[in-house]
Amino acid sequence: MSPLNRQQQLDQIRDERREQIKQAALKMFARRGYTGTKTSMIAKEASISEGLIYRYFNSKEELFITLVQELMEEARSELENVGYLPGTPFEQIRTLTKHMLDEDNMHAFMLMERARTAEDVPEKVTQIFEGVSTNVLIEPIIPIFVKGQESGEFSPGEPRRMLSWYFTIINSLLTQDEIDEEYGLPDVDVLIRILTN
Amino acid sequence: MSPLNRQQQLDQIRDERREQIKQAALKMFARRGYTGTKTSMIAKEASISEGLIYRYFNSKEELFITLVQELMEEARSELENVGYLPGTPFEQIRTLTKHMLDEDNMHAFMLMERARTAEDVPEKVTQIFEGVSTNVLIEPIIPIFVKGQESGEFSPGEPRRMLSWYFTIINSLLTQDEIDEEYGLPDVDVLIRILTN
Amino acid sequence: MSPLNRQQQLDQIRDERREQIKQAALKMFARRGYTGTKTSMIAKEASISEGLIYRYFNSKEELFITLVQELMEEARSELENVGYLPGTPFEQIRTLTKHMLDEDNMHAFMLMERARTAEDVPEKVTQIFEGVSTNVLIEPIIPIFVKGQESGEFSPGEPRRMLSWYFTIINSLLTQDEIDEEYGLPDVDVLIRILTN
Amino acid sequence: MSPLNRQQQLDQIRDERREQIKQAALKMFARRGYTGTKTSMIAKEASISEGLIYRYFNSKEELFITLVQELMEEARSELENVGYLPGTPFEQIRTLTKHMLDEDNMHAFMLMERARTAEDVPEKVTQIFEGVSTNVLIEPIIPIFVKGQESGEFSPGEPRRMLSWYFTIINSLLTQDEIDEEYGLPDVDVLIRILTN
DNA sequence: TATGAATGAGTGTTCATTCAT
DNA sequence: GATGAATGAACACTCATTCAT
Repeated sequence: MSPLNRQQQLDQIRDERREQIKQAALKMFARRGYTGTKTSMIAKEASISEGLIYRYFNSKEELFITLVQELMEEARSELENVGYLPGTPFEQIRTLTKHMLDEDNMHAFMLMERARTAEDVPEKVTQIFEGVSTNVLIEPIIPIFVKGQESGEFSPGEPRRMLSWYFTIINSLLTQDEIDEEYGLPDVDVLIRILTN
Repeated sequence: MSPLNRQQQLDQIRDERREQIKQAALKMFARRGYTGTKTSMIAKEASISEGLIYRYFNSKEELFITLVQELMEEARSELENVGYLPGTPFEQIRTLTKHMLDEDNMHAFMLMERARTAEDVPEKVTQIFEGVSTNVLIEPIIPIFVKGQESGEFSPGEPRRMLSWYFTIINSLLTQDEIDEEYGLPDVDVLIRILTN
Repeated sequence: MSPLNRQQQLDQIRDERREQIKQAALKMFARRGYTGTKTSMIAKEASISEGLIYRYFNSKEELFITLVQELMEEARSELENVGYLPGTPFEQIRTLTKHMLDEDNMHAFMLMERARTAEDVPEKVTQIFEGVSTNVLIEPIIPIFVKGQESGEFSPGEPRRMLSWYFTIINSLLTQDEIDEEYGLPDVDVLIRILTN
Repeated sequence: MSPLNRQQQLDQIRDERREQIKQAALKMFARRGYTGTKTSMIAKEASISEGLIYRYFNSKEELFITLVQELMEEARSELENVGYLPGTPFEQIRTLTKHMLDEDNMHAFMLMERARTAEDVPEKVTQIFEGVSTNVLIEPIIPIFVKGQESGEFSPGEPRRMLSWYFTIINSLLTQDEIDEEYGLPDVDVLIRILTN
């Protein structure tokens, strides 16, 4: 194996480890919040030693901030792509909603939700959310919603306000975890009534 | 002052102090969660010394559990009284919703919501919520909802499921704090659309 | 009642209270040691409020030191009077031994013993015992013992050493409390064998 | 180094560290009692950080209880082996006595003595001593003593009572530390007079 | 004088972070 | 790069002492 390949291999290990830690941290932070998550839990969840985290992240705080930033970026990108989804405006927003409530994405949205509403997070995280409020994220959805209002799919009402409220609800549902064992989370079709009258 | 009055006076001080600590703790736990709240913060919020907390509660854990239990009891009692509110079923549930989202009751519902969904709380709190699920609390509202369906105020659908989802949404909104400064929490009339189609 | 009597009455109350506190403290310190005794325990034992102790003693430390000093003085005085007890030297030392092991004096000797051997006591108490070693206290007993050796009641051996050892044993027995419920503390006649061969 | 060796090495470090903490704790508890010993003192004595104690013991209380239990077990075992010591019954008991008063074993016996007589120890320690009273420990010594009585080495008297008193005295001497600098602890031959008349 | 609520320095314990291997 | 033992600052809690009544 050439030295170059050797280096590539090491880089790959590093990338995988880093991802592994972030996944474990995501799960724990989502469930237990920032203060409630011990670095030892993250290590255990990632099946690595406690010390190793610090070869990939400078601190628990940095790990948390990194997660939040990357998740925000992902979320922003997804919202920007809603317009390219197939179907009518109603179907596009319905798909987005489904996606947000999907079990696979849950932890990500849960973490962001907790990071946004709890006050025991690093100052910098608070700043991130102050800078990028829901309103900014909503921006690319507004024209879609307006088109839906024009076609009669959505009820009338100030678009930005209606969407802000709608996503506030969707977001807040994400912290629910799996509590109500009988009925689970509300059905997408029930939720979207908020926009359809 | 007679000995009796002296004792009464002391009892009153104790009651007031206890209430003062509970209010401060409620506020902090609601905002920052169980682990994220330091006892020193509670003391500062209550404007007392750190040690004094322990003349009224045996531990941070006991204080938290006490709060959750008492708030649960209050919530249960309020839900049981909805049937005696004035107006039609629709108006009764609208009033209840308004009440839950009211700023004065917010902290209480926020705390319960966080206590229910976060996993960094004392074991006993988890047990309380396992014992008294949302479904039990919903019980007294079901007949009201059914009456509303019969009169056409509410849309058809399995009552218990519809209400479970509805209150899941209301509850989850409570952790929002006052984040979206532009529009605040969704309007009651938008929320109740979930039940009215 | 004249002002003078009034004052005398108050003085008497003060004296009684002080004595009451010292008795309670003696009991607790003897049983639980200096660090192991909380001022609240002393107050409870004396059936007074926690604050009152501080109107009679400046601190827990001062209370402890006062006790030790007074008990030392008493002990010294008793040892000096052994020569005036009735009977032969053997009988005099036997009476002294009995007295030291007597239930009524136990707490006093226990406290002194613990104060002397434990290292968690105030510096000043250590100094008191360094200044007044057992050897000094033993002084007035030596001529009595020598007389007993001459009359054949006691076995030969360096008097000061024999007595030092003897009282070391008696003292150390005092910390025993009432542990061995079956046989209690050793009989005086068994103990005195140490001196009689 | 093979993985197996690596693990063995770690195990050895853990064992050594644990022993080191127990030795330091033994020394401090023996001298200053349970309440009088601060965990910081144990750490300092063991030349480790305060936090490290808690990787080896769950609490100060557990550390104390562990010590007492292990020392009790050792003591029991030693007493059971007295019959196998060389020499006559007198010589066997003389050897045991010497052993108990030996400087190296002193701390162990001192700690047990204080643990048994002071009332500021954890409930569980009190229970241990209630369960295993001195009388039980004495059991294996009784036949030895009886043999000595028969051969005339020991004076007559109810064996169990004589031994109970004898060991009460030996035990109580152990709390003496090294106070009487001039003569030290009583000579074994003086002590054993208690049994020989 | 007497009470007990209140304080805060100090103690036991936890946990993010470092470091020897 | 990986481990887990070790550290120490921070936190929960205790208790001697003070103070308003």
